Amino acid sequence: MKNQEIAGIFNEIADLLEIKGENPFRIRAYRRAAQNIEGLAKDVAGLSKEELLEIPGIGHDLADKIQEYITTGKIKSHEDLKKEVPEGLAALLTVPSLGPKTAKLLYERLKIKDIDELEHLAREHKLTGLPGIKDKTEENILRGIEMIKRGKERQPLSRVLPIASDIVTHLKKNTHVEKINIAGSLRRSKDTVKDIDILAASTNPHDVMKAFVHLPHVKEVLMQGPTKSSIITHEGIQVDLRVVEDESFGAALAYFTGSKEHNIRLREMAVKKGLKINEYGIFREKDNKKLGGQDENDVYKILGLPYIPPELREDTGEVESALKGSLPKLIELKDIKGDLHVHSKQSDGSHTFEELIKAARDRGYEYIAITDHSKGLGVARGLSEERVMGEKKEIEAINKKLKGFKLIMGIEVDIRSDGRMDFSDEVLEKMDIVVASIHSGFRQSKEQITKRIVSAMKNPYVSIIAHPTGRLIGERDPYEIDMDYILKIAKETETAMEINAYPLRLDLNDIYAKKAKELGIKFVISTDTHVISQFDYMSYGVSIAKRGWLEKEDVLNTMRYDNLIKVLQRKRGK
DNA sequence: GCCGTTTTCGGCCCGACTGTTTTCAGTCG
Repeated sequence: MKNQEIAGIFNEIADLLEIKGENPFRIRAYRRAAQNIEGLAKDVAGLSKEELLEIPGIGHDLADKIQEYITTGKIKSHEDLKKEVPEGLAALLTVPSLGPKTAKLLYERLKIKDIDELEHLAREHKLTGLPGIKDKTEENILRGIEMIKRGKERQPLSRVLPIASDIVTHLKKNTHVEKINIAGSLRRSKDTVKDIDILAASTNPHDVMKAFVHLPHVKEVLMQGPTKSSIITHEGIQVDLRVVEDESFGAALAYFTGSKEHNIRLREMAVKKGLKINEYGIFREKDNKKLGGQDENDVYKILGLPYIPPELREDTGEVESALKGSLPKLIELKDIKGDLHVHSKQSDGSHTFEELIKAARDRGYEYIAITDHSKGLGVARGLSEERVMGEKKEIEAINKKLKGFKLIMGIEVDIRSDGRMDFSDEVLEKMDIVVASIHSGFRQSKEQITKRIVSAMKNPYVSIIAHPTGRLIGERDPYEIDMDYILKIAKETETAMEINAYPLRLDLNDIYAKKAKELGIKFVISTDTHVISQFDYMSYGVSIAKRGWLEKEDVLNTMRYDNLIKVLQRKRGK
């Protein structure tokens, strides 16, 4: 599947054009095309030109470029651009506060080609004196470089959300704050976020700003205006606060939640209908009459659209879906009836079955699956065949005493580095649920790892592939796999894909979840709980599922126990 | 570079804040 490669090239072209100071709309066209190709479930390599033209944001020119890449492995205009713009220059754009205009200036006047040179010259105060650059600009550039070096550009959702909630709690105590809400990518539940956006309604923005920049969380004030301020917390996370009047709160919430691309689509639609949308409301163009804006839904209603949930607002088809009236009815946390990936004290978990059962029942669950590690995972006290059978007997005995709750006997079987399962089929057959996953050989080739997962999916007893990319956000990159091929086999073999709700995992990610759903693949959302409090990670998994457009029907652990077991084991009959 | 319920050419979302200017360009979201 070439989609990712082509999307990457289009994004690179956009970067290069940006540095050249090209028409910004042309740049936007490349970025939009890249995003749409990346999210496409079908392989562009198999599409005719006519079919390519049906993809939003793809016209004749880009369709030709896609076909050029498929036949020749290159795009000539891209190769030419790369020769024109030195390698590394595009990296300058990653420095906050440094945009294409400045990057171009720095290259033309000082021959700066990468971030190292930039930092060196900024420290020597060699930038000062260029048109429009004085010591403040120099300071901002150095600060931007620092931020990149600390690697804090994107933080896991789970690390940022508690900080955001705490700031909101603090600001709520301010008597001038009438309403307050988290916005931005945090409200859209992206798996990682760059900063925290908060929106407040107040008739006295000045005092709210003052309170904000004096919060105990504040390490540094980046900017402070009458209605918008930015600070850096002690954790190194940027927080932007915007204040509007109550009558504009809904429009501002829509604007501040984004995504940028989604907002552009809405505003384009508005223009065509003779309307104008900004953060103050939705207006009639001819006489500037305000039609709405206090409630977020005003914006959608006046455009003739149903309300679009924040998790979908990425301009990846949600507007088209809304127009057709075919938006998904997204899964909710309350739809989850149990957790299918839980570790007990028997392997590397911390709790007994009884403790886990109580915690699960407290959360309203009807079942959980005990999926301890298999013998190959020595570090995690993986279970031998004998110990697994012992566990099974124990669980059977417990189930006899339980009413209205089921403990499901399962195993998280390790997929060995040669692709074999860590247990024989004779053992796996005795399990009610088999979750297979990779814990070793992360550095094998893409072909090898893909093959391992495929062989697990072809095993009739494997119901679920757990944390399918092995990533740990900010700590470990995903291993190389051909996910498009894996999804194809998952469909063929009726193997479910796990969305692992552990906050640093969150894989399958949203983009592949959406693709998998389009292919008709089923999912489970599981927490991989080792300690009871981790059951609460379920909400993160559900957020990712929402971003993947998943509905209750797509997720197996929304089913009642009896049906669930049948579906999990239907591979076995084949 | 895309796109069309007024358009196949001429538009393309909209505003806040900063730093450097002396009215605005650049950057960001």
